[in-house]
Amino acid sequence: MSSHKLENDTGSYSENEENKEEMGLKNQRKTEPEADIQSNGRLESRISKLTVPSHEMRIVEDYSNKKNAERHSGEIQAYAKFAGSTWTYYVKKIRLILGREPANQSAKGKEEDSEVVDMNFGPSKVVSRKHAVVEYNMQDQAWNCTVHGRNGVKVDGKLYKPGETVKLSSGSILDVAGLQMMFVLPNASEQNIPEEKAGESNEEAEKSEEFSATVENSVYDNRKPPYSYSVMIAQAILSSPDCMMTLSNIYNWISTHYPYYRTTKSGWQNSIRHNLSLNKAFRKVPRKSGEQGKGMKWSIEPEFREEFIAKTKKTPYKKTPPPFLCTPPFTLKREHSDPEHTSPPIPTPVRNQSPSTPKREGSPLTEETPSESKDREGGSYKTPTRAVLSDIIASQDYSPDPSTISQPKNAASASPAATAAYSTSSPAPFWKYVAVPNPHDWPHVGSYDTISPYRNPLNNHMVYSQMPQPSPRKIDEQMHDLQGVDLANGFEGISSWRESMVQKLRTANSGSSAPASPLGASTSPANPPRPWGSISEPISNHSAEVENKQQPESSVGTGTDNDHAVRAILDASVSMEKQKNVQQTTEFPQTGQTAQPALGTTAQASVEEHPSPQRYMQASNADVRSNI
DNA sequence: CGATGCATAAACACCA
DNA sequence: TTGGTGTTTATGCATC
Ligand SMILES: [Mg+2]
Repeated sequence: MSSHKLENDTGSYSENEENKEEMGLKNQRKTEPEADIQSNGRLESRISKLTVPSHEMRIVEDYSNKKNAERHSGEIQAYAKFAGSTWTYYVKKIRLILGREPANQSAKGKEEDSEVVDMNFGPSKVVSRKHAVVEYNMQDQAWNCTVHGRNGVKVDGKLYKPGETVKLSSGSILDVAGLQMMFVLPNASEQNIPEEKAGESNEEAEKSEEFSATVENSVYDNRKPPYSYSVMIAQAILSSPDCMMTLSNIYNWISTHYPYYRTTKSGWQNSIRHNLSLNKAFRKVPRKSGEQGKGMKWSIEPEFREEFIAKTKKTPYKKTPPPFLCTPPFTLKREHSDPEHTSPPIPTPVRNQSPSTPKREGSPLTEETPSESKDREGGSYKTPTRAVLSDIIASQDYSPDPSTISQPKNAASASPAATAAYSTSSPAPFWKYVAVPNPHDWPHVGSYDTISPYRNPLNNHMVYSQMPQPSPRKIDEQMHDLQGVDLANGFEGISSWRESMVQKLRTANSGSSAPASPLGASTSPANPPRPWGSISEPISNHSAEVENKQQPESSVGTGTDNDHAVRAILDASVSMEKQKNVQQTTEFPQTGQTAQPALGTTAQASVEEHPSPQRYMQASNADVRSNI
């Protein structure tokens, strides 16, 4: 049954246009981006090419143009702005601190000692807490940047070390830990902005390794990335110093690094969640006590780490697969996590993970497909053929690599070739100067316009920045808000308690036996059926179950076929038991109730045998989908 | 052809 | 009531 809601929000069902116009502009690359792209493109064009390091950078996410557009409409009053490829920070104070916000800036803290960070370039430690100070000098009537951070700051290609001060002019390009941004004053106009300096810019960034800063793969490439969701999720998580990331930040990371997801409907986020839940490689861990924010943090099971990294490396991308920041897997793992207990959450008796690796047959995330692949449509990567405007813009790093690219399919979803519609991809907001009376020596205040009819924000709909104009102050507040303090402070309730219990169990369990088989998955078929009947004892019961689910299998099985047989049931932990009380807590069922398989779903026989079918990354029982 | 992988769409459950 | 999070099911397509 189940009366699917079917249509409803599908309002925009229109897409079907397909216009399969084969348009033959196959090889266009290098062409100067059409002028039509943006009326005042030049500046924007430059801004859109500023680099973004692959590691997480709060400011990029917190002040993404998208969020800015949602935050305020119309114009924004500010002294200046720092424009990055996909983000913009408006300067509303005459002195601000660029740095890394302390990890635990929870509510308790307190402002005594250190000053508040205005522009948060963390969490990577490459950036000092107080990396630099940008302030307006009344005397000189100019903005200056004084460096404090050990790694310095680059301004227009020149590296400034701690203690040095450099004057900022409109158009100056700063580089903090690989993140480039252009300082722009309100009265600036394109004419005032110096043309791109020769040497500097991209190549510059490339060679500067003082920062791990690798130039990210085109920020202006709107093609569908050649990575599967799981791989992108892993990249995001691994880009974080502590190897953990919230759902929300995963979204941000992905859309920041793969522009395709900035102009696509929200379905992908659903997919991300879906993937996090089903893929065994991802596991949620509670936030550190005191840490505010929503949801759990997601981490990667150590056994899968290498796989993901490998996956990322062998990609069609010509250059720069993102470096993984979160380092030594285990070390890091240890430190974070676990709120009240000192027990490391991630048990994993360490598998030596010899580089020998993987094998595991066609298992884990296979992604590259050698096949000749016909050219995909919808412009996912590859398709040197049918390029679209966005491709032109992106063109630059195409991988000439032979066919190899391919990339799964897109299936039905008729990915609307995005054509023109997408080309706009929303670069930095376009702004205009609006003089404002200004007394004394204070810097001038100008108005910036956020993007007008902003593309499509997160979810489907389009956003027209109109709405009543918030008062300047108001805006300011909002910005600060964003910065970190979320009034709805933390709470952590039972969830975390449960979580920790679970962790403990896991630890214990794995410690005792847990085969190290990397994806292997042991599992004993003998797993107790445990229908959704009543589940008597919650935990204890489970622990037992869990415990007995394993079965050596030691290293690599290679046994392909065997492999299949083996993977399966396992994981008892999951209980299908709909999520009564489980939900945000964890996979352990707990108490009563049982749930009945939802809806019609024609019986899928075996179901009752094991918890949930359809699991990714190894494990997962035989395919249950008996196509009707 | 069947088992797998991966992408999508959806229905739901929870919770602040 | 609602939006952000998480879990699960169900399907379709492609590949091995
Ligand atoms: Mg998972």
